[in-house]
Amino acid sequence: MSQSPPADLPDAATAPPSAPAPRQRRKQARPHELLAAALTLFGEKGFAATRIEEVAALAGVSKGTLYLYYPSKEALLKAVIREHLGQLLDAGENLVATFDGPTSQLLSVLLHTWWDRVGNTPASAIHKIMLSEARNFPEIAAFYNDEVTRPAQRLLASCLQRGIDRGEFRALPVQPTAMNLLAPVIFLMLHKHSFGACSQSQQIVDPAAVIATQIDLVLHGLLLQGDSATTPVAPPAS
Amino acid sequence: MSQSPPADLPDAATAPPSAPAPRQRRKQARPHELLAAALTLFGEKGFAATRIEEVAALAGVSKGTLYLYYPSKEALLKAVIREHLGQLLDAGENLVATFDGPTSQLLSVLLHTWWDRVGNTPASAIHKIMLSEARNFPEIAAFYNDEVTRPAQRLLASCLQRGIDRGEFRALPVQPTAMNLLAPVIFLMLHKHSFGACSQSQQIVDPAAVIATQIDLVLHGLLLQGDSATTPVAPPAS
Amino acid sequence: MSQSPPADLPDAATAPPSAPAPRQRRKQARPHELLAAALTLFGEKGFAATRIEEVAALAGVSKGTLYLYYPSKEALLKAVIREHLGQLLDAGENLVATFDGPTSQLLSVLLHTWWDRVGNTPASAIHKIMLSEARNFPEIAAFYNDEVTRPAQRLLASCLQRGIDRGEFRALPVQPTAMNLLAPVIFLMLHKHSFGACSQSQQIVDPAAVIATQIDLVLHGLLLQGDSATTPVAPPAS
Amino acid sequence: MSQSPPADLPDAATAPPSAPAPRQRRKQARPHELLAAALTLFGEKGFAATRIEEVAALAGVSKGTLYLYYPSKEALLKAVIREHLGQLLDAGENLVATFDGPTSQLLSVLLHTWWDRVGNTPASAIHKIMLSEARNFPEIAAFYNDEVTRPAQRLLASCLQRGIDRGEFRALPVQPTAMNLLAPVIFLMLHKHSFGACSQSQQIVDPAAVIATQIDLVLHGLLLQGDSATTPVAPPAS
DNA sequence: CATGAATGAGACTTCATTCAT
DNA sequence: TATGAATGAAGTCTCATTCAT
Repeated sequence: MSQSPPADLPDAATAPPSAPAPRQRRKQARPHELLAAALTLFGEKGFAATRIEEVAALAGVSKGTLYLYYPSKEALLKAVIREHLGQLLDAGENLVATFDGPTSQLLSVLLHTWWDRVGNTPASAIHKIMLSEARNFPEIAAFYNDEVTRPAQRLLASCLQRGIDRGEFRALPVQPTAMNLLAPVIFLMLHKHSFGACSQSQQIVDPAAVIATQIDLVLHGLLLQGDSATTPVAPPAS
Repeated sequence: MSQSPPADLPDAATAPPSAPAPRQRRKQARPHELLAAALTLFGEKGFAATRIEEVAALAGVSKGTLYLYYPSKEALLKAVIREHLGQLLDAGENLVATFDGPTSQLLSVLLHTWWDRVGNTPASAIHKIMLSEARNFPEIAAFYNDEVTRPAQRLLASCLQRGIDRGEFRALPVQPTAMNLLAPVIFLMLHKHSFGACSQSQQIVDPAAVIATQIDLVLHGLLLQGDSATTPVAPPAS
Repeated sequence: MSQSPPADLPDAATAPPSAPAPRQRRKQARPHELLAAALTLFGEKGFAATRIEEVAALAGVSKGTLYLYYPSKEALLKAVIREHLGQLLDAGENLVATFDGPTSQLLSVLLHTWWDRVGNTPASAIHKIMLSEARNFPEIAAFYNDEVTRPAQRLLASCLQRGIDRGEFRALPVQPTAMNLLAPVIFLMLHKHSFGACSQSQQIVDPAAVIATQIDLVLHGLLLQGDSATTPVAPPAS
Repeated sequence: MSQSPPADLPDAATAPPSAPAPRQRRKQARPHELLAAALTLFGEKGFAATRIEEVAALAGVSKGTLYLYYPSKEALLKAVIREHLGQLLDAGENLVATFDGPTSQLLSVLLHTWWDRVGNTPASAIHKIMLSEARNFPEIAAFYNDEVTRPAQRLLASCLQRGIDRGEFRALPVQPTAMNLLAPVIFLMLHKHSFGACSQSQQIVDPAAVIATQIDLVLHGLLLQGDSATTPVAPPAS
């Protein structure tokens, strides 16, 4: 898809003379094209099973060219992750800070926005890659924890706290609750790049429905109103 | 070294048939030992990054011996998955059928039991392996869908339907809701074999707390009782 | 030459049963065969210009087999050098200690022996290899200095000192004189593996003649007897 | 960056022809700068282990520019050798022809001069390069033999013959004796570019002392005057 | 049954060489 | 001229698989 062949050279020619020559433009664009190709393939086949040459070919260059930009396969992986780290959270960062309505609505907007801007995007492959390779690249895993996981949890936790502070939410423990909010969202992302990509399972998971249901579910719960006598529920003796 | 001649076979023959001689027992146990070793390593390092020789070594045999039992690395992977497929669900299969109390409690018992018997078990690595390799081995993915994903969804869906039918639960759409129930449970399993195995992130996720909170959350929701005016929540225009 | 094909299997079959099986015998012989092949090719084409596969082929095995014995090309080089280090000196080590005749004769025997046992042997390629690669592998160079160069110098120096002490030789400075004795010997070795291997230059250098002349030269000098008035000779002002 | 337009060419044109403009001078100097850089690096790391780009960088130009002057790496090597071939001998060529004193002194002046003008010079790396690459590039080796080795031998041989003819020297065979005179000189050169460049071995070899001792040694020999009874020395039976 | 030596296809990486600018 | 981005052949090294013992 992003093979953008030499066909764009004419376009370049119409650019004002102060614009860089096509060769220059390519040089600038190369890293992103390579990272996009790598993201796609690492997400599809996994890091180990992806050949450098495939990445290069998908980016429309030769093997050697890739090495002009990234000194090793591992460096390429790191660059892919670094490139997309911000995007996983940027969308929601200041939404929480500026939002003014009821927290339930904030939560809803947050999750839907996230799916639109991230989950439904190639960047969503990052989580699958991380999951598969975390143990092979502990530094990257730590990096990811610091830059993505923890901030995401903090974002959701602050949102929950807001609801509790404003008297909208019950005072559930925010950390585990945040995890429960995050989990379906991550699940969708992972599913999209694994089973979801295998044709026959599309009907099993419908992202929009899952998210919409999640909002309803976590806000109102399963139980009918007034049926508060059901619990407490204790874990079974193992 | 293994020059112990066939002379010990007669000895073995004198042993009672219910307690096979060590050599026999070994021969019988080999496949399971190999599959256990493969499960561990495939889960830790991924399929492609695991060497056949490592699997053999972890099972205490030589490379050649592994090939006496499984004709290829891919066959080994398939055997690993097949070996553990049942275990992922067996625990809960007839619990639903025989359970007699309130559905909220059934749900709780189901999830806790599952974590005790599966999530907290080496078999939990299966899901990580599947996730990473689904697209590389579509037949395996289909197999997994048929044998695990769909039954699991059916199980949870039937449980939800039971609650609705009995007037305990609100009539949420069962498929997406089932997904939302499943997601945190899968999330915990995956986390355990990826980030969770990288030392510093243990505090971030506490499986027991997450599950307990999930039960509470999905049963009662976040909203304070009577605060039913908050919704409806519509997804934002993207 | 050392390709020793499977033709030696029959020979192995005639060996007493306590002898290792052919496969075992090969396993034991492999390292030496590989080192011999490597010595030959490194000497011929240089380290960098020799391909691992060529070494393996010359030893009669495949690329992969070489890596069962030596983990890298550099390790192979080090092993080659280590394998032949002793041989460069062993010949003369105790000759000096036990020799009983005039020192001039000791010197003569020493140099001729050395050429027979080392200079005229594949091991002589070691010095060419070292010379070419010393700066690329400083540890190896230091190793070589410690194990070969210094001992050789010490051997010659002690021989010279013996002559001086016994009143046979003039009291020339032993270190530089030792170098002058060593130089033609090393020169012959190097020549043999470089220009000497290029057909047309065989007549230029005749090892036996060079060594014989060297003995005569360093013992009696060029000057006619009684012509001691010629010197002193001062270096020219540069 | 190099956008300085052709406008400066007229400026260059106004410069006196004996002092070419910087650009012109540069253009003329390029080949020599490139050859000097190549000599240095080929001598340091060997031909195969030196990258074209390193040579270009050391000469202060880009890879592409080097190819404007030399069509291939091999051509560069040949040019390096050709460039320095004369220098190895020029110094002594007519010294022999014009020298008027005793031959012992001529010999001394010859060797010391040679060390000052060649051995102690970057050109000395040539011999190391040739030694390493002779067998990979037979034509170059032949070239070297014709242009350097044989003339050098002829030079020394004629010098020896002069001494014999004038009744100064004993009538040793001139060819092998010439080799023995040459060997320490070559040894010093080679050492300087291999082991000598590895820090700890500087004390082992002191060029000036080696040469001074050589003169003394080859002129007077080791034996005390009158000790002519020592020989004949026969090579040992191998 | 079990072993582990041997193989060779295939992956990563380097670098001499080309060529559009 | 000069540049340096791009190429792809070639080299090092890995590892799934085979097979003689």
